[in-house]
Amino acid sequence: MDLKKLASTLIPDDNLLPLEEYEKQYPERQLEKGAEVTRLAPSPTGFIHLGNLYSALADERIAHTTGGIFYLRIEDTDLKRKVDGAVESVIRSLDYFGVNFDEGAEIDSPLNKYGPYYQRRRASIYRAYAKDLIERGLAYPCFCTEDELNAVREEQTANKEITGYYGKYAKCRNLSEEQIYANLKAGKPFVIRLKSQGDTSNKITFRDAIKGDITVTENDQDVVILKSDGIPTYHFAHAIDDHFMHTTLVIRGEEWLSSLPIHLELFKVLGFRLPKYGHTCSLMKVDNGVKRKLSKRKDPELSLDYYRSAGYYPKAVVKYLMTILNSNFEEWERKNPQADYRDFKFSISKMGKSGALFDIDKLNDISKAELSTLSAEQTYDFLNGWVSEFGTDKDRQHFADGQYIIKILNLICGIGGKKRRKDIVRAESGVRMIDYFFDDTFAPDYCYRFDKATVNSVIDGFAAVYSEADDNSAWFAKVKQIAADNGFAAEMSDYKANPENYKGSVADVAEILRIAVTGMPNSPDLCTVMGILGASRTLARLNAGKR
RNA sequence: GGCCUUGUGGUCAAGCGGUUAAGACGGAGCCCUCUCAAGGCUCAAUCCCGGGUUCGAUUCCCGGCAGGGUCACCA
Repeated sequence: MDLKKLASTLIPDDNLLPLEEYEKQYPERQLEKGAEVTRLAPSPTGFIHLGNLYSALADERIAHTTGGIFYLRIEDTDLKRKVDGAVESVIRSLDYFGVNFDEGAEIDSPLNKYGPYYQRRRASIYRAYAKDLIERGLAYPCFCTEDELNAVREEQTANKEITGYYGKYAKCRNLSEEQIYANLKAGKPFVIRLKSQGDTSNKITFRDAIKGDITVTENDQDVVILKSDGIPTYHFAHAIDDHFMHTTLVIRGEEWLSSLPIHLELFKVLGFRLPKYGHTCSLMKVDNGVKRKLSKRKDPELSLDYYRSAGYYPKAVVKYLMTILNSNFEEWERKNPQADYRDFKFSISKMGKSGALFDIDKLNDISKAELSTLSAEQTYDFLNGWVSEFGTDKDRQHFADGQYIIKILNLICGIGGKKRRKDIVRAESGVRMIDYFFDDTFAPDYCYRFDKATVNSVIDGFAAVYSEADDNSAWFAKVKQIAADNGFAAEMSDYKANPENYKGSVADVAEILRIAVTGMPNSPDLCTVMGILGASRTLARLNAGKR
């Protein structure tokens, strides 16, 4: 068979360059020894999720701790799934979490010398290489229809055989020249398949940068490399792009592990040097007692917008991801509490081999700790940013008075006190936490644990002596006095020694006052709360709090 | 089902032939304390099972079992 003729009949494009030209066009990158080139290669199917961030963070850290390059490539070979604005969304979302690209699609950089970074715009390179494979007898046209393929699959399934297009099932593999041209003449659509040279009885030991040694068999599937629309499949585009973009380390989800044999064969057949691979484990969750991969459809916590709208501090999400990405990160952080997480020596060998369950408690803890490192002003800026995007109109009115909010935050955060408080987990809960400082969102729950007469007597007694000028100890002395006046123990030690002698302790008295003023049995330092509210509002609330 | 892969407390996990089997989150308790939070201290809780190899296995080998992934003209 005249393969040259076949190739140019199948792929008649006359704008294709000789293969060496592509090599010249994308020369080796000039980087330091040990520098890794990594990439994020999403398909523009919608919004980026936590799993993408997880993987992107690993890519970004590895590239940037080795003096390498982290680039963005868009795998838009499946136009059915394309969503407008997805690329911008990927960049914006990652940027919000502090993950930035050096090069790639929609990235403004002088480094953009390996583009185009959209696969659809690279069609000629793929076609040139597919053409070459046909000429070399390593690829062939396949005219099988979807129905035929399905029928074969059913037959294979019924016979408990391996499904796919291989061996005797590869009907078009040995089509005669006449048959091929007859099909072409009849206008039958075709795909280009790899003529696999592999044999599944041959085992290959492969070293994965994350998973370690894994054993796979050679590929024997005649996979599609060019779809009927002339656009490559993922496998083919991956081999060509990562070769010409000079990716040194491919980090991708472990769902790709099973198609690794295909990639191994493709790199071999194309004569490309194989990059290193690191297959990451996926983030899991327990659902109805079953452990499963976090799903884009079912799990809102997978969406990055979820973290934004809930008001998680972006750096906290990143640090949480770092703790599951590199198990020694937490330890390092405790030793270097002031250091930026970027100073941590990220190591791909420390990445876990099995899927981690997503742990919201852990995230909350990290978020709380992270927020507690901010000043009141920084906290205000963060909360205010959330409020302007996700808050209510009332929130926005409240936050317009920055000085007042900062006064509250100083209290909530315990700034200036002996111990820094860690009350705020995320912006949303933080904003709700201070609602009681505003009359229009003050929603008291008068859950007193004492009878009406006692409550009123305590409140009246305190209201009569309250002075805004009192410092904490003077204030507390008055509370103790009210306690004594109403049959409560003024000293905790007295109460503990003889609880039966008292109605309760000074703590119970403070609770009554706290409920009246804040509407809740728990709050930060009551004396300071009253100070922030001011005398007139404090007195008004005390009065309103009587039963 | 075939193939690949994983298996240390509830969760994330150190460990890499001999350890009282780290640490963190979560849980319980105590202290502190006007409550809560924070902080300090303490406690409970783990090597999937069965065979080997070995003086000795959480660690090495084999076999089960359980979990995960994957079997497209999707990526």
